[in-house]
Amino acid sequence: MSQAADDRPPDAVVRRRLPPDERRESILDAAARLFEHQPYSRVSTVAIAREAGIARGLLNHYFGDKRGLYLEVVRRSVLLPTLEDLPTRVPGSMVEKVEVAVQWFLDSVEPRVASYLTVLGAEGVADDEEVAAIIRRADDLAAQRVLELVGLDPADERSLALVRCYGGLAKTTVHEWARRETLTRPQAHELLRDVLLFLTSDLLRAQPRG
Amino acid sequence: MSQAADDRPPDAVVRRRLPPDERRESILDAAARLFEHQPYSRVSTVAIAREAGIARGLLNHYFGDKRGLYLEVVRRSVLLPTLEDLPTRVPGSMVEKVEVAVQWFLDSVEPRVASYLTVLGAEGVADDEEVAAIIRRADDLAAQRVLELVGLDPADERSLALVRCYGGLAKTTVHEWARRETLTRPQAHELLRDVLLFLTSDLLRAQPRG
DNA sequence: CCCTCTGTTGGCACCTTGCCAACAGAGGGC
DNA sequence: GCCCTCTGTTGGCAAGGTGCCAACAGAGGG
Repeated sequence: MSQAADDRPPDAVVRRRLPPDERRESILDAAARLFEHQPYSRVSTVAIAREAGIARGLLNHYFGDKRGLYLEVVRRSVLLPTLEDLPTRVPGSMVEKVEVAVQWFLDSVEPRVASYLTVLGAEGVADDEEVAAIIRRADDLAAQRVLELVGLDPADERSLALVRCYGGLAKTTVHEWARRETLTRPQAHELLRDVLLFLTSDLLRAQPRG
Repeated sequence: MSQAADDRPPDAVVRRRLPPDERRESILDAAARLFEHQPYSRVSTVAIAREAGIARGLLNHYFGDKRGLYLEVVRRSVLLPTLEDLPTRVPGSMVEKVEVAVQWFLDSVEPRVASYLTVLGAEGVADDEEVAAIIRRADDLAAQRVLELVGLDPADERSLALVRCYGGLAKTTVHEWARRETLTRPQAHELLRDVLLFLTSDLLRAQPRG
């Protein structure tokens, strides 16, 4: 055999022992990479294991079963691009606050359009209660943050509901802008700004002060 | 044997020969019923066959494979509640036209919230290109109809994109109203009406007349 | 240097799926 | 009315995917 390297076989990654957190992450990365391009049922655990460079059994060790891994990927994708550095309070008029919120949203989404869009864009008939719960929680959190930012009561149920509706608009708008490219960023920005402004001014009427 | 009926065994449905269209429909019904409550991978073809009262092999005969059947269910769910009897032209002011559109939308959705919501409810991370295409087509069609109704050019790309964004708002709003019940129908109505009005008036500025 | 801990592997058993040959209801020809 | 063909329908086989578990082996302490 014309083995070039003796301690590094051509493809076979030698068994390496990793700290659990690290291994876990690398598996999640690999899985996310595959789930991004194919529906759940088309992605086999064999493929994920190969992508991650490990034995298939290790998936079960870390995530229980395929679905557990999947849910974890969803959870990470939905929560990662989230609201960490959204300023909770901004001085200035409502117009300025809204401007900041929209600006922040588009900025934070832009670098990770790929993973963000796959989560919110793909839909099916399946009423997957667990996945729905994950997304619902993320949406709730986002709505709450927006209300805080614009200085309205983040506990008011009606306001939260309306802002979640707005979230639907925001998601679709990002889709049109970044995926379908039927809108420019300025156009998307304008739409989101105007509608949010309209919404908050409406809420202000019913909920005098924050 | 204490067989009560001789020509009607207790549970076993005797083999009945149905015209293809009819059989096809009955299978689709059964499948839709199951996909409504469980994610794709949890629904086995065995279960679908049982629900439809047929042999499993017949599924493949009619739909090729499980995924084919699934896509058909999605297609039907998305397109059925669609726009058949939306009046294409309504006399009166823009306010009245918009009012008609929203009214029609909520009315047509209300009886079939179950199947409608399951389709639009976010499913997961899977970037299922085929499913996405089905939904995209339905959204395009809806957007076009809305533009026609309010008397704007249904071929204008920018208008279409903006109205599709509005569609995202509409879907989420229906979700909040009918599923989560965080909004009353009047509240949902008001939101959709106001935003659509705002949007169309904005479009009118850029696109003088229809 | 050995021993233990635990990350990691490989294979077995079960389930699901697609396929195909055989079966049988329904209508036409004689 | 009987048989024959057409085709809707069935049941089982083989391949592939998934969960599980016992065995293996790197890493650090005694």
